[in-house]
Amino acid sequence: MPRPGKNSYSDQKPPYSYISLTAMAIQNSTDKMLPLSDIYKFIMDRFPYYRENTQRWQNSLRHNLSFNDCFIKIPRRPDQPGKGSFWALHPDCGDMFENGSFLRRRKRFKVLRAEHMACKSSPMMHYFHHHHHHHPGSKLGAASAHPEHPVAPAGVGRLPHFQSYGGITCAQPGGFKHPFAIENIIGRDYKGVVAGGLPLTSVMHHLGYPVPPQLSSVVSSMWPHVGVLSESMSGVPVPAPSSEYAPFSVSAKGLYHSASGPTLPAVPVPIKPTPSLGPMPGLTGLQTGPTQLCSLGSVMEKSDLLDGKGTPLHPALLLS
DNA sequence: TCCTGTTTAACTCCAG
DNA sequence: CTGGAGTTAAACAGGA
Repeated sequence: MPRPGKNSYSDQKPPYSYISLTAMAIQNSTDKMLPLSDIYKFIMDRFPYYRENTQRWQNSLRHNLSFNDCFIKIPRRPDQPGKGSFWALHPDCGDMFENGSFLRRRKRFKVLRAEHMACKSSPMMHYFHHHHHHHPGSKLGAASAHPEHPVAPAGVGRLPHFQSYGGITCAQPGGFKHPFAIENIIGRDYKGVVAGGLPLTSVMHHLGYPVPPQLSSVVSSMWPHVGVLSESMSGVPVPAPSSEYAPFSVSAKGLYHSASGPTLPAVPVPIKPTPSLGPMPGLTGLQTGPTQLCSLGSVMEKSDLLDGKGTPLHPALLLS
């Protein structure tokens, strides 16, 4: 409906929820984490719609960051000046938009505490063990905020209780990775992106490890509006894919990963995608396209996966 | 004082 | 229709 004309709907509300916008921003960053102000910047750079009423949507965005367990706060190291903490995606939140909609997730990602185990191996844990600044009130430490779950042992302070899902599973603590774990779907070469569901790049970089630049580009291909380069950081406003919001017209460029042939287009499906038919006609065997899109591998709802019943298959796997 | 975060609460909207 | 996800408003605390 929108006229391909000019600035037709460039100022229309993008088909993304604040959660997806935020995730997009974070994923696009080289270290997979951003301070609040940069998340704002990212969004404003690409979506004209959000250049107005900033007070309103930014408040909503902050609300989302605090309220949703899929976002975790990472304190700045003393050598990293600036305001506020960094925000990253919870290592286990996996693909929150597996259903293909960037507007509405199937289920909210919630962290259960069960902190112990499972987390030790994670670099993140290293980080926290070594740079643990106690921030009262922080999400991860104050799980008490969420009624559904009993209060955390509090011993961990603000630490992320990685792995713990609704008490159902302690999530791949050791070696087990459920069939839909990202790594299993994607292939090891991407473990950097979501290794074991871990946004390694963020922690790695944060900890001083070198972070392969290509990792970020891989991720960026998941989002139609995410440029491969983090311009928002460099101050150079991105000529945003000018308008056209993905669902309708997606410039094929960027949606495919040159690496190993065509893969699933990262097209945000407006409403309810039919698993049986791929978002992109003609694209079927994505088996190879280990790449990005699948990356949307879902790990999010353990309940969904374990709950036997529906036995939801990752949409990507259904493409046929 | 402004920014960052956290919470609560009341909406709207959509999938089941 | 209902429950849950997402949005918006708003109070409030702490820090730079």
